[in-house]
Amino acid sequence: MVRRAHADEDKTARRDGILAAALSLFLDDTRRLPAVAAIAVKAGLAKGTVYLYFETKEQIFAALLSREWDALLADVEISFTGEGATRENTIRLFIGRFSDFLTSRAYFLRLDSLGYGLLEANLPADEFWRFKDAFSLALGKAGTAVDRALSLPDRRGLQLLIRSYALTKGLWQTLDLPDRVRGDQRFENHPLASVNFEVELKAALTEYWHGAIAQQC
Amino acid sequence: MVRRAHADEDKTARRDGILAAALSLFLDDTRRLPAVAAIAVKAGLAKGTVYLYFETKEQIFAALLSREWDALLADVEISFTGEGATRENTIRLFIGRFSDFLTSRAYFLRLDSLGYGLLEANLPADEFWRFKDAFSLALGKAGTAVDRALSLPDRRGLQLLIRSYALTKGLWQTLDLPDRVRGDQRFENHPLASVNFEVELKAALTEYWHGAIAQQC
Amino acid sequence: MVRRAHADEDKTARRDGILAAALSLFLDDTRRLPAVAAIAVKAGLAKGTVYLYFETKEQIFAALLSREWDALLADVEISFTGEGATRENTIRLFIGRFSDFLTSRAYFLRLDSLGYGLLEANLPADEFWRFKDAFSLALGKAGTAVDRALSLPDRRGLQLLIRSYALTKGLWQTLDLPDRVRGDQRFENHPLASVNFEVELKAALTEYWHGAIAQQC
Amino acid sequence: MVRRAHADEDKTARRDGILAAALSLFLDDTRRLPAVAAIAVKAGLAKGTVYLYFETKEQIFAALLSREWDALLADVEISFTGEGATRENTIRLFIGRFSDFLTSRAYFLRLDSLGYGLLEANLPADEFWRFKDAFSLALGKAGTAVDRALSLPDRRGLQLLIRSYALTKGLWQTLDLPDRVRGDQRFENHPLASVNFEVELKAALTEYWHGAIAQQC
DNA sequence: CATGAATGAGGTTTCATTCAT
DNA sequence: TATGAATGAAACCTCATTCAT
Repeated sequence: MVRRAHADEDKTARRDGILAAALSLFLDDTRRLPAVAAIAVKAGLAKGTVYLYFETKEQIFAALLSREWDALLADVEISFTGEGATRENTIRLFIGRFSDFLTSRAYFLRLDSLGYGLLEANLPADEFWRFKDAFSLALGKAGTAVDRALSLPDRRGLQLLIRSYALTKGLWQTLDLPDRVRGDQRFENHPLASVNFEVELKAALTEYWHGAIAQQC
Repeated sequence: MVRRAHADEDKTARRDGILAAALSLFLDDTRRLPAVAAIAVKAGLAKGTVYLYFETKEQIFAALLSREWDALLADVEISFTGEGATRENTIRLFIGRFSDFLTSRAYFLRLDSLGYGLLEANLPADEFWRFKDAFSLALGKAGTAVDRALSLPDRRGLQLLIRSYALTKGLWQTLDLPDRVRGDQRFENHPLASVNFEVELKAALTEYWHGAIAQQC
Repeated sequence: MVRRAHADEDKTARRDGILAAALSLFLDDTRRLPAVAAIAVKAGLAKGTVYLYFETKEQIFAALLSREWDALLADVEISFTGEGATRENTIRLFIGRFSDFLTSRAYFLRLDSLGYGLLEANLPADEFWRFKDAFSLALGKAGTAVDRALSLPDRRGLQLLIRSYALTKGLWQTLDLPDRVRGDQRFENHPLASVNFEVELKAALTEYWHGAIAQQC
Repeated sequence: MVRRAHADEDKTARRDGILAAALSLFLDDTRRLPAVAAIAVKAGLAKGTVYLYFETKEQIFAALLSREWDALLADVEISFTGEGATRENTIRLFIGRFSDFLTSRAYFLRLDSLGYGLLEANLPADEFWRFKDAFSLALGKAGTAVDRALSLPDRRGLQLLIRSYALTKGLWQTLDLPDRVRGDQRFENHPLASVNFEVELKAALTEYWHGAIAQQC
């Protein structure tokens, strides 16, 4: 029998435990959301208990995603809030932090990639919009920080961020091949065989921002 | 009972009928792959018959995707095979054709986006590699055409194409919101509300190639 | 935290509060018993508290039913305790009061109809027999009153009451169609469309007693 | 592996097998509908196979009920189609056949009693109305036969049948106590202890028809 | 070749009841 | 007494795939 979580902090801990269990199982197989039963077992709880903390399975992953988006965008904002750096250095800093963040939390991209056909599908409408709204807010804030740091016209920073993330996500999906594939001998001749995500991401983002900012001049 | 397909051309026709049915149903709801039963009915066949032509459901969609990839890359190759154009015009031509192709066959991006978590999943290994190999070949060929047209170092064209497609796919996934979302009043304030995919795609690609090619100099 | 009920009268009040909440929720949807959680909320208590007053959910509804049966049978007894009326008038009085009582407390019939598959099910044995015994007692008393009022042989009144109630309950179940059905256009042609419960009940009871008493002669 | 039912008659047989299994399990515990899994096992089939023959679980029981209603009402019609009998004899014949039918197929009353809160709940609307319509038709036909046989005004036969059935159903529910109760020692003093359904039903119906027809005069 | 009946694993959610606090 | 967190059984239905006909 599990210790009962009465205090708010205990509840938060329990919730976090469920999130951690869900994430861990998701990473074992990123092509589908794990079963609630499996999440419960992993979290050391009964199935019903999970439903005390989340209304649906999708809500668990939406919470995970939301948390990561907030962290990512906060991190982006930091990149663009430093004082006295040149435009070029600011961008270089951003690309570095952005790549590091995503490389160190690769599950985020996997989750987001799956989320495309997922949140929309089974998330209760209200929860969906709460999720969207939190995202919009953070995205808008980060965009504004970009505008200010680089003296860009209104909403241009937002555009740059959206395109950067699109590029990132697309690269990830192209390069995140399953181990079964990467390990296969037949993969050696494939054009993607020698490409590393982090290196590729930095290079591609650098190119993109180079073109995007140059055009401003 | 359907007329039996003995001759090879009859078999090909039947196979194509299944593909057409599958595609048509997929377009009705691009969030999930249609059921085999539905495909069979739409194709005017029995469920079992579908399995005479494809080993798994995923194979049907891999075949569709493969067909489209070939067409897309062939089209790309054409963009880069014209004679006597300036580098800038060639790139402009490419971006135009590329955007047009994808905008006119939007299902390709939807299918490919789903494919990410799909081909890896249930495709028999042999079929998977046949698919991958065909893709590599066409991609390599197109990349070479880019190298030649723009006088780029070996494999640089390949890189540019991969990154361009990553950007494209990422943008698509970001902007392809379900009608239920786009129609919702709460969407009006969202940063993505006013963004059009085709416009966005052209602008982003232009920026990217601008930066990528400028760096070459 | 609710004020604790130590005194007996406080406990009775709390118990009554639970009964009231249960009844109110049952009336919202008479096709199923409300959830204990809902009853608790409605009563302003925690789920666990409900179980301090009732052993099972069914017990709550058995208590409600028991209360109503007592009231009904007491009312029946009154109909048959008036002095100096003719046999015919006494019966007419009974039918009138009986119909009025049941029409004004329609939930009783609904509850009793559900009860059929309910009391048998999850009621603890002791509680079940307490319930049955109270019922037998009241029924026996009412039956005796009928015997006396109409000068009938022993236990004949009991029989008449049982049959009358059977007729009542059967009619109720036949005529208590859900709004969704009554509102449906397809219902217009149905033989039951134009039948009103109260009218039907009085007519049917009148016919039955007419036949039953006439045969006595 | 079960022999596959391709011919129509084989399919009907399979369907009947499912119905028989469902009924048999229902009789084991008449307070709830058996699980589909259990029905499948009993029928010697896989769960999925049951769903090839019925869309929902409720549909199985609706089919069962529908079949019985048709049989009952057809039987009623026969009672009232004989030639040259006196009114009294006709009624006596009806009551006898009606009681015999229901006594010999007691599960019908149990099923119908449960159906009250059942068909309405989970039966798909279309199926529900198909069921209702078949019932209305048969009921109307039987009612007309009564009118003709007894020279009653239009729709009076229908009324008599509805009331007779209401009485029957109510009696059944009052008297169909679970074995656990009938077997209990504490039941001996109960007013219902000595009542037999069949005897009671005949007596009550006789009284009712006596009163109902006498009033016509 | 074509059919379509049969399979059965797989996953979500509800809710009465218990019991630690 | 009161609470409400935790439990876990229970049940429906879908659908990719197989294989007897």
